Amino acid sequence: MMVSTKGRYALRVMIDIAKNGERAPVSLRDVARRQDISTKYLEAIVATLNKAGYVESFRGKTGGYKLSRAPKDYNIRELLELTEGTLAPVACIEGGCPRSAECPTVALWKNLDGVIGKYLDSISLQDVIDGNFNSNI
Amino acid sequence: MMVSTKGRYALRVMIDIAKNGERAPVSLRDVARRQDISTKYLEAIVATLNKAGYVESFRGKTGGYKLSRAPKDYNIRELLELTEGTLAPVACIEGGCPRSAECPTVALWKNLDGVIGKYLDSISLQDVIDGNFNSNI
DNA sequence: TTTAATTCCCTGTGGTATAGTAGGAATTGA
DNA sequence: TCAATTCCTACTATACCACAGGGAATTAAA
Repeated sequence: MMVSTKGRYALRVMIDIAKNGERAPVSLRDVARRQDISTKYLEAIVATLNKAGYVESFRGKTGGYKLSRAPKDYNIRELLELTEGTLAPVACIEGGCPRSAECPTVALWKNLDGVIGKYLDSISLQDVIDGNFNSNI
Repeated sequence: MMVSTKGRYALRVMIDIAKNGERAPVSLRDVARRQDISTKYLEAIVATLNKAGYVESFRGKTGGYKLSRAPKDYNIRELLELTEGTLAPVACIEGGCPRSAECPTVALWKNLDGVIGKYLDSISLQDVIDGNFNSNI
């Protein structure tokens, strides 16, 4: 599997905050309840989003998180790459395989990686919320 | 990672057999030596290819494997799906997630799955050997 | 000033998949 | 007969995933 719960939950959290955090910050407790995800696990995921500046945190009572940009200004590729580490479909195009010079499959994997990256790059958080996808499939 | 060694090695084995198995069947010992992959691990991978009829096996001395079709008649998607089980980028579009009706991300994952499938479907084993990819990226 | 709700931080943990290994039985050309 | 092969059933070590636990620090509200 290419995208684990980390990336999928991160996306759902971002959507949840986008929808519910217009005024007051959104607490993880509420996100967890709405999204049916463990609060503790969410903490770890949002910590990553916070460190990268994707969300803004507010501590103390009535604290929580807000988006730091408008939903249209996040693209899905960068969001997933942040939480997943990489979106490369195979290990051999990032580890630097010693056979890559002679291996005829490397070009295939790199092209596939390009296809995936280009698609996800073209979609914003707002698009996911609206259900508007580039259907140039 | 979406494609593990199982799928990557399967592809390399098919290419190796295509290149070296025009006349006599190709033994795993030779494939292993050329591709620098453990013979034992190859056995398990080729067993899958054999059961699916992708290769034809010849037992006994001077035995080995041959392709059962022409390289242009294999497409990469079916080959990878056979060895990997699935190419779905996320678990939630195949397990039948109970939230899928209300979850705005499901459509995204399904579209991504479509993009990946369509790309790999368009490439044959012969294309990989020749390095000819649909560069409509 | 106390209380309660929150973020923040470090650590542990069970399960599952990956990437193989090991050992041998059956087959077959030389 | 022999040697090289496919074929079959296990076994294993490692890593990653998906959390859970325990608390400290912060801050609005009572």
